[in-house]
Amino acid sequence: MSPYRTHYSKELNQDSDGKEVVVAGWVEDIRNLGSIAFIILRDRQGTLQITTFKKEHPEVFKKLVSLSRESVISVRGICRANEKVRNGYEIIPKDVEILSRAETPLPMGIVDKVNVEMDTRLDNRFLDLRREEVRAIFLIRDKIIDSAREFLRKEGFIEVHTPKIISSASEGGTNLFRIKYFERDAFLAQSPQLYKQMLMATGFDRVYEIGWYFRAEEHNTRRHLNESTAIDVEMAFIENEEDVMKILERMILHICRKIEGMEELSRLGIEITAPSLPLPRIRYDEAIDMIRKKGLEIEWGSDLGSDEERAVGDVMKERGVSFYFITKYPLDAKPFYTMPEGNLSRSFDLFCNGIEIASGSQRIHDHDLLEKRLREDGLDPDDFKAYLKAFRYGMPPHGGFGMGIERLVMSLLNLKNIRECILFPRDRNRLTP
RNA sequence: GCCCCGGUGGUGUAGCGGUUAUCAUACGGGCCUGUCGAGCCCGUGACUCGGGUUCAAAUCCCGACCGGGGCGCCA
Repeated sequence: MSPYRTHYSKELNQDSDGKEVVVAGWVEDIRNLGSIAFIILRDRQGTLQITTFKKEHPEVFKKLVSLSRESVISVRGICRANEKVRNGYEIIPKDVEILSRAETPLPMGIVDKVNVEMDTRLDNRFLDLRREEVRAIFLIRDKIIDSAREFLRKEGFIEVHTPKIISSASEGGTNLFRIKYFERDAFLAQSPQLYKQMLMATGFDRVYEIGWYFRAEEHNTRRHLNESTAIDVEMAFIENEEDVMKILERMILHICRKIEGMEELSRLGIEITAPSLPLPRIRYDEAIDMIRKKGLEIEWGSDLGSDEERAVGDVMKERGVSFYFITKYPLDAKPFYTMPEGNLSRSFDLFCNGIEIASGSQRIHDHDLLEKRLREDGLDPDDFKAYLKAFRYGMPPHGGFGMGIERLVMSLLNLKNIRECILFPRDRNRLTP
């Protein structure tokens, strides 16, 4: 037990009534009425009230009312039940220790009644995170990751970590960050794709990685980051992509069940209902029909743009569905390692409320076909030698998916900006903090 | 990469050729024994930078810098 605290704010109850307790935290507000003052103290659980009387403890009173907001203090005093206080208990202080005095004025208000812009919030993220509703996002995020891990372990997946410093363009498609690797150039990985596939040639059979994606795209939108996190899954000896989708949808269900009762959700005004399985599977062809019925023009074969994805999302929303798959994309719309099926592919994207949150497929496991597809995609097999080698000495049929963690958090919690979902976002302009 | 938009006290805003530059909140001081968005009184505090137009620029024009957003791409 910390010498600075015997109780958190929510731990005060009948047992503490009349007893001496020690509480600690940040001074959220001071309401000085002259002879009596109320100090609102915040800790990780919430807030509590310290009530001090000038007549009874003039020294303690003076010390408390002269504090600046957001200073850190530890207070020893008697806990007293009092109906007049919002959470039923107040502390009558005997001693106050000032652990850290906050400068004034604050760069942004924690509980002020003025709006603060995202940019100012991110510049002062440590202050922003003192707000309960902001912390709630990360408590839910923590639970999401914890549940995903719990599910995958139970399903026999092992957690792996693959390199983030790589030698060359791994999949094409996106721009990579170039870095110096001693005397050579290297890149930051856009995804663990090639490595998790190589692991399918080892006998691990089922792996997952919770890691980073780095993408050097100069996009500047509410749903893109240049550094994002993802849950990547790869599994061997599958019959087709349906086996992968089953794991993914069951993982989503498990996550929803684990978070649906969290009190942090109500703090955000969100309700989550676990979806029923199986999730709807909409073939690309059907999606095209839906989009055309909505009055948008789209050519068969092209990937779905934002408007098109939104159109499908709207139709599903009308049907009361938040999670759904779009499957069997045209081969040309998917990366080279995707298993062909005629001019289509054994691929799928998972959407939540109209936002793409995951993408996966059965992969090609035949070396020669893979090399052919690389070439057709305009890539040079020589750049992929180490990867291709894993396909020459026994590679089982396999598939997997990558799910963006920020995307999932954003769509589940109905947040308007993906930067809300990551502690210290990296975007086109932001490199600090 | 393409295209829109914006920069006014610590924070969030109003003003859009001539104002003592609006309001809120924060901050500093004062009054107040039950506050909980405490209240009341007083005070400090701002036009991103550089050119230009004009009798006069926060306001109009050009450029720079810094942001926000959309598209493409994707998680």
